[in-house]
Amino acid sequence: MSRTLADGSAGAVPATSTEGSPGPEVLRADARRNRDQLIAAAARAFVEDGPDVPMDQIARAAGVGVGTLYRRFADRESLMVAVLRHSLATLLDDVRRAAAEEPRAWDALVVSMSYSRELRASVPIASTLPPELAARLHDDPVVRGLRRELAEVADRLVEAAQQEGTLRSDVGGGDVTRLFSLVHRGASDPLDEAADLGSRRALGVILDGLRAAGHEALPGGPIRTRDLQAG
Amino acid sequence: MSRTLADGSAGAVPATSTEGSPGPEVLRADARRNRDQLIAAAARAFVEDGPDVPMDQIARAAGVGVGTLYRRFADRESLMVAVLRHSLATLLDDVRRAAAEEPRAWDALVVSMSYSRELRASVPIASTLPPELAARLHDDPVVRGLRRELAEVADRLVEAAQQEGTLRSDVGGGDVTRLFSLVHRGASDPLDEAADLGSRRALGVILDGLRAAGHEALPGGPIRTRDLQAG
Amino acid sequence: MSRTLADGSAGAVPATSTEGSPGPEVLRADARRNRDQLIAAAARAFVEDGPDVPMDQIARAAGVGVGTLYRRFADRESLMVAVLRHSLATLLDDVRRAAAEEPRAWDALVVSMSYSRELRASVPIASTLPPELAARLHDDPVVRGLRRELAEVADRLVEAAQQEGTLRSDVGGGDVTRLFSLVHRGASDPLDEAADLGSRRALGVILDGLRAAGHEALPGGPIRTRDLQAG
Amino acid sequence: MSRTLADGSAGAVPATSTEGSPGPEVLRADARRNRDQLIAAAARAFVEDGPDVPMDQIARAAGVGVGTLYRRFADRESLMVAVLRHSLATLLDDVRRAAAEEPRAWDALVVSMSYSRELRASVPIASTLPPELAARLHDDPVVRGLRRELAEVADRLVEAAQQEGTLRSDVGGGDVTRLFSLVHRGASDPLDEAADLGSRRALGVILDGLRAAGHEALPGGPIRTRDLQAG
DNA sequence: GATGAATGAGTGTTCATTCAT
DNA sequence: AATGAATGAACACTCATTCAT
Repeated sequence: MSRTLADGSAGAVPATSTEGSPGPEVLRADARRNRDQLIAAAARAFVEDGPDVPMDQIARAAGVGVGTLYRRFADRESLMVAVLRHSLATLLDDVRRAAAEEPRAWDALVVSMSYSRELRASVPIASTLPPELAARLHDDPVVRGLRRELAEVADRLVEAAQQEGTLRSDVGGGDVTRLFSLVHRGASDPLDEAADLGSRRALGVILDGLRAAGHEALPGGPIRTRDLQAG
Repeated sequence: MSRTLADGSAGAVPATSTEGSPGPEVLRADARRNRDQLIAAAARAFVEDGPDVPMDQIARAAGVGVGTLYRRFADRESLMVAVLRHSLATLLDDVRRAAAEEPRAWDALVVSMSYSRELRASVPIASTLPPELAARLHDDPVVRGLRRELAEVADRLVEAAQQEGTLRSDVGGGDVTRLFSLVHRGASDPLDEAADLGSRRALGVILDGLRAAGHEALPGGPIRTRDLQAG
Repeated sequence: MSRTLADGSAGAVPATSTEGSPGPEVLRADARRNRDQLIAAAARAFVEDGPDVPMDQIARAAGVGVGTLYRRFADRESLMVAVLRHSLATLLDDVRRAAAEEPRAWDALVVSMSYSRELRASVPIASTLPPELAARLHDDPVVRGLRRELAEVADRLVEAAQQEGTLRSDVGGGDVTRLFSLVHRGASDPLDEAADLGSRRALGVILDGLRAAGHEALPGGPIRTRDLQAG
Repeated sequence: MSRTLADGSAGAVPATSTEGSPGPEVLRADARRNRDQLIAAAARAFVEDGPDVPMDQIARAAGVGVGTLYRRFADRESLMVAVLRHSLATLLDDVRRAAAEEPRAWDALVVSMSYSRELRASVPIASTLPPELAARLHDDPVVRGLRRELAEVADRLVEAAQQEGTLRSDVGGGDVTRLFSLVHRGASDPLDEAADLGSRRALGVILDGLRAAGHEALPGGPIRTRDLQAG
């Protein structure tokens, strides 16, 4: 992950603003550390144990007491928002970096989708939530802002890729973003070789569907049904 | 949904076997009705309110008391298993029907993926669950059996489609199944016109990625980023 | 047990009066059988599983449905009363028989205490009950009547034994009855050799404490502490 | 009761070990107080309202919320074990004290049996329980240890009393312990004058049965049957 | 500030009792 | 009359959140 929890390089999202607290804009070093550990622990916990992990467990995983957790985040939902903000900010950074570094827009799109595999730890949160809660998280102003920025970058990349003739011309940034998020949700444990190959092949098919022309070779060979653990 | 809750047309899964009870194979008419309503209500509730919907709420939605729910299903997990079994059995029926009715294997695949949109009400359950629980559901013998059957049908369709030259030859049933389930998870409310169009376009891209050759036109026009509500 | 569940030889307690129902004084044969089986099953269940055994379980053990149980006994408490009445009536019969058959009053007392070992299956109910409930059972008119009768027999036996010079003269029927019930409560599974020997030895000590003079040999030898399973 | 809830004078049973928690051996003062009050309240409640008293009621009686009860004791059974441990430890202390203070072993036995009347509040728990549960409590390692220690002291007292010629020679520690526990179970409310006299007289008879020779006068006069409330 | 103990509302689950079949 | 399905009140237990230390 190319963005540390502490930095706020996606300028629009100064970390302290995520609290909405009017307090000092800069946390003491140890407080900052606590906060970061909490977000990281929460991200892991939400994915591994579902959105209902006991708050105590998150706190313990972060090496602090519940009290400290609650000092930082008013309640579970606030914590979720913080995790989501952080995930999106990281994703935005990664996509921007790809856009800046890759000479061809198509490659930037591919790299973004691939990078994003590393985000699976936190992005999926949104898709395992009861709709009402999901909507509330989605409505958080910072989250809205990040999505907008992400969308703009995506639109730019899509246009550029279409102009360079690598991306089919009948799709928009919205289409790409949607497929993008599908890939995220389906991402599997990268340590599980077989599952990961499956993910990469699925991504390959989708990219082929997006290309201006022709298919490319998929990694590995056809996956027989019996190779599947889960569907 | 082409399968009624009461019928067991996916022969291998007589409905009463789902209880594992050695009792009379036939429930009293009213008991049967209650059972079906409970499964239907649970499917809806799990999707709309998440896997933790109060059992009371499910019971009320089914028009019975909690006690009745618990008489039928030992606990929340048993209820989830029943819902999952029912979803998979319905899906299996639909795919088989498509295979039987469509002259071309490719069309059967497409129809299956499209039909399946209607299953979004229950299939997604599995993907919103804490991994440990998901694994437990997955291990249910009937669920295992249904997955195996589903896989066999998929393999057959894939081979047939490849022989008729419509499906790219470097994918297997496992690849198709995976994409299949991605599409499911991403499915959105079919009543939400915009979201539904998005889903169909995403499916279109994926199908294009799977075709032996060339792309086809996607429904509607490119989706601009600002057309998106959710990603 | 010398009294069948069906007979009412302790004349004062016509079986049908135990219901207090004004209905026909004689139950149909099968109804009678059901009733007896229920009382027997309940007695066993209360002892083996405590006073809170599910009513369903009692009914099943008696080979009938819960509905039938409730047709016979208005509620759990009524069933308990019925069991208690039956136990006391049986006990009364046994004591009377002993009084009639044994030439010496002392022997009648001893025999009564010993016979009573067989009652352990039902008498202990009263001692495992929350005081308030125990008091309610105790207040049942039939139970009161049986206790009174039992007391009278005990008083008679005590006086007779004192006159024949076998029982110490400074105790009354009440004292004997109390020790009597202590012995009951302590009674252990007669199939457990060791435990049963312990019970008989304890009874022996108590009898020695009651004798007009001297001790008698206890069965078996001294029980070392390590021979004990339970205290 | 001569043992405070907080002290651990029966050295082998440091109070904090009863939790089996590896945490700090010393509870915060208020936590300790809560714990003691909970055990005391539970002991009372189990006796007065049976083994099924609502946990809420116990908590309220102890002046804490249910949550606190459950923080201290994992479940009802753990609480029962704690009460049992405490009762046995207190009893052991009392017996040891009697052994140390009374010059004659016989008197130590008598005093132990009498002291123990005050334990009626908790010892009876074991005898009002469904066998399976009783067995589980009995198997608790600390409970086992306490019983063993108690047995050793009893054996020593019995031998000593036999050597001083006060206790009949054909009984062992096991016999005495059994009678002991009978007396416990039969103990009645010491505030109920009549019932208490009955208890003391019953104890007198049993002691007479245990004496090496002769009877002694019982307290009060013969109890007529009509003096009895309960048997 | 940090901690973790206390609280009590919220839910799963059981079971006594009723009642349609 | 017998059965067992349905009901819902009652209780165990968990955990978010608060607050004394």
